[in-house]
Amino acid sequence: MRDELLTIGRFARLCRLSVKQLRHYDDTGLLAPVHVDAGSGYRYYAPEQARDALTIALLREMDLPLAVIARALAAGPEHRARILRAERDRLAERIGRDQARLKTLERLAEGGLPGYEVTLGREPERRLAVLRATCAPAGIGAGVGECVGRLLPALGGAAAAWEPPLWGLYPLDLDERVEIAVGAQVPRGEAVPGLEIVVLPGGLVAETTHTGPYAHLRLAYNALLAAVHERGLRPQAPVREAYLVGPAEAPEEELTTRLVVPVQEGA
Amino acid sequence: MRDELLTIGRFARLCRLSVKQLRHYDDTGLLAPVHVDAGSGYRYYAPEQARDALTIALLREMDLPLAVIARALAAGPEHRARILRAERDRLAERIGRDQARLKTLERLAEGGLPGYEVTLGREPERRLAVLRATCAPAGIGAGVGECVGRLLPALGGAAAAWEPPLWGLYPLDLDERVEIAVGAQVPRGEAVPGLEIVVLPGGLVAETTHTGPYAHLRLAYNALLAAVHERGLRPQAPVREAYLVGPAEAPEEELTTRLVVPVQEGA
DNA sequence: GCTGGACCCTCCCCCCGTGGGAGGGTCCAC
DNA sequence: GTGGACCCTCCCACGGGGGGAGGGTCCAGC
Repeated sequence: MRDELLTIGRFARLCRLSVKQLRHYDDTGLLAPVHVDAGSGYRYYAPEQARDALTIALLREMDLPLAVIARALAAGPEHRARILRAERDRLAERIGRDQARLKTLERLAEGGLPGYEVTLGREPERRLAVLRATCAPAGIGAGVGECVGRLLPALGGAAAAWEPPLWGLYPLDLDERVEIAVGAQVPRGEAVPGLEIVVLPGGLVAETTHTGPYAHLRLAYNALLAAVHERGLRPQAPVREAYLVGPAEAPEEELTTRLVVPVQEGA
Repeated sequence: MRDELLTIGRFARLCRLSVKQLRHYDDTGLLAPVHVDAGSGYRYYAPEQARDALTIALLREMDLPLAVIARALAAGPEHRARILRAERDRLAERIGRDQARLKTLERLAEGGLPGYEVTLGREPERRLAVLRATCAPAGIGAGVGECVGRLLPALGGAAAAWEPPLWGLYPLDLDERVEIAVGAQVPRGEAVPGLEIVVLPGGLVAETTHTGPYAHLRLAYNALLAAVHERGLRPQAPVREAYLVGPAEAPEEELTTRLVVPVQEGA
């Protein structure tokens, strides 16, 4: 090892990093030069530091946060592999989210923001036998699917006279934890073991129909709630979804969902 | 339209935005409340503003920048669709980049950072007939492909006695514009119409072999350059790549590339 | 030995979109 | 009138740098 030290500019060019970056990595302790001149403050790097610097450059190109890179550099091979796997999973998740966004954006670009016909009408009172669940906003799809999976046996097993379609009930605000309910309409007086009975009041509602994947439901909600507010009305929780054509009956693009938002009467 | 105005908190809950966000959108002019109380500074929103607010929330979830959202809101339907298509393309591009990153990260997580055997050796002088090109760092793959497409006819048409493999020459620093060259070795004295002759000096080199997609070449360069620097040697441009097994002969995972970095002799 | 130019230093502000919090005023129902 | 929910402004933080001001340092060439 020769003691031929490199100035920050030369080292930056060798490692494909910018001078600013190297100074930043020094400040944060990620990669400190082997020598700093006490008088001038000049940073001097040893050629052996190129391995770490190149690794940093590589991992930054993978968009890993500097904090993670610091841990990966400091860790042994096994721990490092674990860190990289975790980052890989994080990236895979992001790709999944982006792909869902891309689809929504496709639809927005094609159909434009409007395209939903919102109507005001009256709904009768409905008596539903439901299952409840609590989930994170991102996990609503999974939560509903799981509820339906448990709901159908309960309805079928009791030979209850339930009436399609299935309904979903949702709050207006999507908070940390979302309380959802899934169920089906049952005749007055009927009870289903293991299911809770919820009575949805009848009255004035705004509604629209969405055709397409559930991931695009927010587009319909967007139009529906906007129309409600534009008419000076107040939406009332819970919002109701009727799954007219569900995943069991048709491909994703043909799913049909009726969105019903009760609105405050009079006023 | 009734003049029932909403406070910022209520409006935020209706539109699924945070109070902080709404204030920020007011500050930046994206969405100003219809009324601001002169005395208290309280913001009051009209129910009709929910449409815009919901649209903002929707587009933010698609990760569109606020500036773009502002343009989309202000634009007519056609222009808006154009903006959304542009954003869709941007997102698609990002997904592509992320997928490439994911692959690299997979490989890193499996194989770890090392795994390349770097050797020092001597290369003979080589006389190449080459084509030159300039491309952006991200477009190197395309640039090389295009060069090869033009190179092979030139070599074949001249019935020149060229010798596989094909070689690629690259600078050490990847700047804005990268000057590359692609060619094949030809015997002394031979000239090929339309191609430039480059003589690569013989001498001490460091080298390694990479098997896998070209997108992962940086991993090999990482190891190779790190090893060079660790030995206290100075790499010399241009870096040379020999395409031992190319895309025409094998699937991506079996591509074999020999990386050769000349190093300064003596000291 | 001097000088010019390339290089280096620190410090501050900027990007983006949002959250957190301090410190203080306002609204409304009881 | 009072308590508590609500609202205000202002400042700081994040991450990973870029841009630039203002000033010091190094070294090759003369």
